[in-house]
Amino acid sequence: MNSSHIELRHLRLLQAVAEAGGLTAAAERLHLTQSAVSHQLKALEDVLGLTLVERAARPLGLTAAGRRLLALAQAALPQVDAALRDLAKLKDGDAGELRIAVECHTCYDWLMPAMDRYRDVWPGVELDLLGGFQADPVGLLLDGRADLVITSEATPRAGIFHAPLFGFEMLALLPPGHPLAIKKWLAPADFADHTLITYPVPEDRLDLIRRVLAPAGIRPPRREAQLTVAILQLVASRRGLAALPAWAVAPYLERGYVVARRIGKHGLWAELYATVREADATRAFVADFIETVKRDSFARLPGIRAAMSPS
Amino acid sequence: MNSSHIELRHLRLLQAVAEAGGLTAAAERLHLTQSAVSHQLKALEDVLGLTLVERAARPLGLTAAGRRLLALAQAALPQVDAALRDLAKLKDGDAGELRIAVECHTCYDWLMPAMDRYRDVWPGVELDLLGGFQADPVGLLLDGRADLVITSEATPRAGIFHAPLFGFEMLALLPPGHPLAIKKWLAPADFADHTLITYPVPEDRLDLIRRVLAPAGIRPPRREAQLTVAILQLVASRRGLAALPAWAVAPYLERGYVVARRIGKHGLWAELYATVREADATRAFVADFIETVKRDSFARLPGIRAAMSPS
DNA sequence: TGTTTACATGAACAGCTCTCATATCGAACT
DNA sequence: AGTTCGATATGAGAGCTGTTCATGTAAACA
Repeated sequence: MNSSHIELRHLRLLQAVAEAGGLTAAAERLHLTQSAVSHQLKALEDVLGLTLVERAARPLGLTAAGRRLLALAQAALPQVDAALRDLAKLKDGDAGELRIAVECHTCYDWLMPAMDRYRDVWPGVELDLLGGFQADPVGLLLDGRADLVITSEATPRAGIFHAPLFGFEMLALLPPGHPLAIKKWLAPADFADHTLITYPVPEDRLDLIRRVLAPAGIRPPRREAQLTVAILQLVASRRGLAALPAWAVAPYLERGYVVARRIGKHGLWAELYATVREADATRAFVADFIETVKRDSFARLPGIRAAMSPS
Repeated sequence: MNSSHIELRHLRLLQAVAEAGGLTAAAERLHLTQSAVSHQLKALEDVLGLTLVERAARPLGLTAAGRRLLALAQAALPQVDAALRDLAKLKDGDAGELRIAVECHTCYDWLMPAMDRYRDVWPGVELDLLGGFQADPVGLLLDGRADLVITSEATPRAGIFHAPLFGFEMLALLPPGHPLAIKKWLAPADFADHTLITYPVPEDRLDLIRRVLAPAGIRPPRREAQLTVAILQLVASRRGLAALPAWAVAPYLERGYVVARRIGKHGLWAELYATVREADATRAFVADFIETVKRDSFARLPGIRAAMSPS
């Protein structure tokens, strides 16, 4: 039979296309070119003699055959991943310690659920979350006081490995009905006359200031707040503007509590990294933590995209 | 992650190795060379960083890692096959008619169980088994009185496609304690002084006579019996010798009812084919019947080997 | 109507998997 | 021990497949 030129690669492809809602987006996740995805999907459709994807609609729709094959993918791929995890445990052992430090305030949103999932699968790994804001999180790694830190920069450093997690968009937040809301996106100058509400961190840790406003010579007054909800409250009550990751504000946008606009025509994009000691990067329980975070984030967070660099 | 260079190909490989009990035998089933299997298995072990197969023992044993991966294969591959079957139904429809004629007497042993399995999966296909011994089974195909016949020869004929099923060994049967039983294998001359007990078919349909005894100029007396058990009974009661497929006599050998010996040093091997009209060969419900027979036979019948020709 | 965004396509390159030929290994036999 | 036989390993080369790059095309948006 089976004309089985079907491979797991094809199932992963179809799953990515279905989840990402388009070939281009799927290509990004798979770290392939759009061309490769198109070719490969066509090849798959050819060997099956069936159309799998309705190219017309956007987001792309699957045909009946596509849905059947996707069902297979969703059934089979988790089994494969589970088996590979078991093999990794056989190879490297199933126990370890993972002390995690987090640089970014909003990261707890996705980190906690990902940790819960991870715990189910690696019960032998001791998970610890280091509290408080860390001035030099990478230092913690070298000191041996942490094993993995979530950072927003990948500054090369000896003995340190930065595993890209995903890219996300920072959105400018305005109170509903604000005059700037008529624009599709905000230029640096638009921030000039407003207070900027931020977490209490140095300016060089704020992408909006460092990468957008400072280069344009704009220095709006700042006001600090500890909690995400507090920032949102201040914006909603017209005390100023803020910039937060798209995923963190999605629930508030739905309720119309604030409105969001792009920063710059193409948006202000940032990346997150899981930073570990080089020696740990290949250890199964560490590598799988990073994978778990990625999988979980893509499934849960709206509007994130694959990281640029090698995974 | 997943260092996933793992593909279904690898799972099929491991499954074949485990079932066949050796790389060489697995290669035969997969229609690959022994070299390819060895290379591929090594490549798989290398990417995983684990040994999967204990090469020392015979039949080959699996390591813990190998067993885990085999478990994955056994869970995932049937799902894949089921999905491909569903896709085939989507493409070609799930209904049809399959009137089957059988040339060989012992074939019912494996054909009936295979048909039962097939029926579960293709409930829309009308299965019929044509009774009686057929003089010219391929004629039935061309007449349109049958859709698939099981034959032991693949004589090329226009509009006819022979799908190889498997190869099997014909064993010579002796009563326990027979003088010839001291030999490891029987030469043509050994048959000279004994009655040969066969099914009631022309001589040119009996592989033992056509391919072994006739070329050696040996023409032993024959005695015919309709049923396999009758043949065995006659052998056991020292009325003569017989030659039957290894799978058909395995249960009697276990009980010591008769003993079996190879015919010639390397044994007398024959092949079976599923013969269909060329036009039907690509139809999903026909192709999958052939696949089902093969899968089922390899799982059930002892001592059969993969067919030689393309599948 | 120009612009943008997304998918398709063809050519060329790179890497992979197969086969062929041959080496190595181990067990059984003498 | 030496020989033989069956089975696995290994190296080199051939062919195929998947990927990228560079473009082409089509639909949606402004």
